[in-house]
Amino acid sequence: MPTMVSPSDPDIRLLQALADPVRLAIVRQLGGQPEVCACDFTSCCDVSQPTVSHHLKVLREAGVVEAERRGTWVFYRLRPEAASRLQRIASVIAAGATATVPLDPARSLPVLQPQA
Amino acid sequence: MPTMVSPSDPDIRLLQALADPVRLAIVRQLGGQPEVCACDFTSCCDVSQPTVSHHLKVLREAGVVEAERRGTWVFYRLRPEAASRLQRIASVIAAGATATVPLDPARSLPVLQPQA
DNA sequence: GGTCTATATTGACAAGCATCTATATAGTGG
DNA sequence: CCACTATATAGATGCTTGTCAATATAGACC
Repeated sequence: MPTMVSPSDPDIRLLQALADPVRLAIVRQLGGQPEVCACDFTSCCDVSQPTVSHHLKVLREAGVVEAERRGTWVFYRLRPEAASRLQRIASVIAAGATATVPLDPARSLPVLQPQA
Repeated sequence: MPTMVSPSDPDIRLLQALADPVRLAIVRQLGGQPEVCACDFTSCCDVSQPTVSHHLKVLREAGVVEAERRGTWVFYRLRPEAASRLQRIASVIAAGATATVPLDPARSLPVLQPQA
């Protein structure tokens, strides 16, 4: 029986980092390019520079992206671990959904009752 | 070049539904069982019944779970599409992260400059 | 050093969301 | 019908988070 999930749970951190329209747009742009300069996020994000910077910070701290400074420019790229971490969460869902598939058509089986 | 992501984007809906400690705890519990009665979510979620119900509604509307009423009881289970949807997002991240791997060790290659 | 561009940080504010109490709704049984 | 249990909904409230303007910091160049 799973216990309470803490707000600082790594999965929560990851999901919350991705669960914002601006940040998802950033991630999608990074998904199609090896890396992107911070200055080039203007077209995906119709928000101010400080807001972009703030979002990039959230993504960094959640382990979704990493940054590399080259002179005055800062380049961002996605971290492979973020993909595998999200994959693992998807697997949990798949496992539960898979377990229900046999029960779905077999409606004649005994119906589960709430635990006593 | 990706455009802005809308708050109603299906991926955002999915991620936001998962990005809450209580809801992730619910999903994790469902991940280990074929289905769970609404009345049995008490141990994973140290919140009131109406709050559990509210969270279950969010998950339903985001397409993460589906509900089935049997008499006075309501049973919930995970939807397979939620797993594949999350998988697809993970793939976007993996694609971007993979594209950066060759560049990582090849630091002697010409350095990307911000787009003009 | 000063000046400039790029980017991160700070602080205020508004909007959105999680939570609860109270209550409505759904379903069962007599 | 009534009484009961299970669960969803409504509304109020407090907290969190996204946003911006202002500013600090980082780096390059003279």
